Amino acid sequence: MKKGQVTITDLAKELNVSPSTISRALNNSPFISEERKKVIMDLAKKMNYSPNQLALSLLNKRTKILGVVVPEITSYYFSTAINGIQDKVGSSGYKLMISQSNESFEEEIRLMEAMALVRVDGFLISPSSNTTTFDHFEKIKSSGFPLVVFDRDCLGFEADKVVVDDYSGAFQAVEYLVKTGCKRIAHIGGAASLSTTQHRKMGYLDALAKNNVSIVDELIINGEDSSSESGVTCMLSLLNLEVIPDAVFCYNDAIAIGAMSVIRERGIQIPEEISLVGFDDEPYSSYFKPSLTSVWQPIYDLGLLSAKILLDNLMADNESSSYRYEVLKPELMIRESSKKLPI
Amino acid sequence: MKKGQVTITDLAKELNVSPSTISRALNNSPFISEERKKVIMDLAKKMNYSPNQLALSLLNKRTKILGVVVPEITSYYFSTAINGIQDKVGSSGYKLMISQSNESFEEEIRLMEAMALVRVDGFLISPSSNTTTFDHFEKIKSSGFPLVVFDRDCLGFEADKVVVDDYSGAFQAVEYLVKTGCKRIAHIGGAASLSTTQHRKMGYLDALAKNNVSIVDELIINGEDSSSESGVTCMLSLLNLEVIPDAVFCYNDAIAIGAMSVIRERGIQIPEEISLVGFDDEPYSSYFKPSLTSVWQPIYDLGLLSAKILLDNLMADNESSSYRYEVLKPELMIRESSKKLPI
DNA sequence: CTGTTAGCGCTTTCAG
DNA sequence: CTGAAAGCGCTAACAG
Repeated sequence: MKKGQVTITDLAKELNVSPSTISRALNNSPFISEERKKVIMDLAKKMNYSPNQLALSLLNKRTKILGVVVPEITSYYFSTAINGIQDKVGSSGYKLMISQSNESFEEEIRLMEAMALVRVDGFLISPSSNTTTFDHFEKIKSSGFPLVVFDRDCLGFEADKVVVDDYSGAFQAVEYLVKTGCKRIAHIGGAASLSTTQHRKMGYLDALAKNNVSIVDELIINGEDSSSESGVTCMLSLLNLEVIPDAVFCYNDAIAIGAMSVIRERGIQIPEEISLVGFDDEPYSSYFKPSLTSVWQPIYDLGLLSAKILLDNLMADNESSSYRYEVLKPELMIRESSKKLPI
Repeated sequence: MKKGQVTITDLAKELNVSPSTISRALNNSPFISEERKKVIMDLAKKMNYSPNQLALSLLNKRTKILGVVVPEITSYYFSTAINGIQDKVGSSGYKLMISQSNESFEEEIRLMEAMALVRVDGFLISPSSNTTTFDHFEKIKSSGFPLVVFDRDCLGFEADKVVVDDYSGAFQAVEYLVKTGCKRIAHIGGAASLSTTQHRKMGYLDALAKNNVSIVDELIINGEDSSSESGVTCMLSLLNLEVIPDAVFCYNDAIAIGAMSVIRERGIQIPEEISLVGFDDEPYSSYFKPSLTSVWQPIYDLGLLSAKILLDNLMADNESSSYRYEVLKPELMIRESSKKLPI
């Protein structure tokens, strides 16, 4: 920030009036003569005056900045959520301070503390996969910051939350696989601590159970993380089984893509021999060969709604008694990597 | 921001000392007795005091916030650059205010003005594809904000800049195609106004010229944008030519992926009948079938270096006379979608 | 209609 | 060593 910024007192001196008069003109208060207002406005423009938000924030105790913390920004998933957030807040004059925790619990704390110091007006948080205690959230909350948790749930922590119904998405996907005749359906999971990992696995298990397909332990693998590399590794071990699966439901598209490359290399046909289903419906997924069946998530809307709830809280500054818990519905996008339903 | 934040005066009242004493203790000034300091520090911790950065910023004329504007956040490319930026500034205590212009010139102006009001300490800008005049940059600069332009060059605007040598990347790629025996090499371009589009096309043209391959107008197509959809459309029209190309150099991977799907659908072999090369080397590109030959860009480093330059400017507050112009080198990643070099 | 005063939270002279 | 006072840029209450 440059020292030479024109201030309200500069204008005041220039015109030999008091700063308050300038202030009134600038905020077009009714208690000022039209001619004076005009003179002042003209001078302000001429001298390239712009109000110092810092001073205003100090006065109003409101920065109009929202703090956003996501695990990683370099993913289609979270960047799309941010997109939704930005589209929502943009029109209301709020700015975003965005940071990524890189899935680190300590970094998440550090970032949130830094944002609290800057006095952001509120927080939009998607917790890191290593966040299992929520003292830092509690602390932020009890300091009076409104806080909305999105995408990843925090069991045991009370707050406004917006999540996707992972369970339902997984259930749909796996039930579809069953209906298309698959009997040995494997699952490659994501990072163990994530609520999404758990919910998707639950959906998988319940879909099998409900459809009387036996649950086979060796067909369930938990990846290290949610990367394509993990997909490669896990798929390799699935293909080393005595009897290989006839379908694989993957935690996400990245894993599915890794798995697909391994399956293809072995000369195994998709979906004839193995059906493959991902999760997230990333933009490229439909361009793969075969195109990937995947569970689409309303992730843009997730961001939008989270931001809306935060803004609502900010407007209605009364402490609302209950928290909102919004669950958005995902949708199965059927493509070539899975078989067609029998007629 | 909650009203109830503990301030330095609260502490002062509590202990019946003056605010300045508290301030001195908190900043461990030498002019204060150890015992007092300890008492104050303890109370501060107990009352959960945290300094108000707003007040400090107002005083120091420094917010320790950097403004970042990118065309879109939902792309692997820019989010990786932001990644680099954040990794660089994180350790230095700077925070990032990030916004996307959505390739809109007006939005870019709006965002930068908003950030200027917040008094960010400096700007990191990658201009939108519709930004062809730079008055807003000049204005920001002349208001005293340091500014670094990255990834997309602005001809006619002087500032610190960090870009990738698109020309060289394109040249490498196309020369490689020539050397592997391709003779009818097509090019699908990106958004016309972008410096990167122009530079990549130049590289393409010069590589052809230098290697005595004739330049055929009908083989050069400018896409509407840089999406896979555009790749589909453009590739379709290339395949409608009397004589189809034996290679396609695409502006980016997204276009190449779209093109690939069309080529495959027609039953044309890649790379035997048509070689395909992209640009950006997105993470999925190596998982496509065939895996995509692409020009890798040091985009993370681009972010890192841009941030470094901005921070350098911020440290050395003297107006340095000359601007830095850094050009990073891309690298061709050869995969299955292009032929092997003859031995 | 306009100027004076006070104060947001903090640091930094300047006097003790 | 410590307190009082001034000021960062701005607004709002209070006198005119």
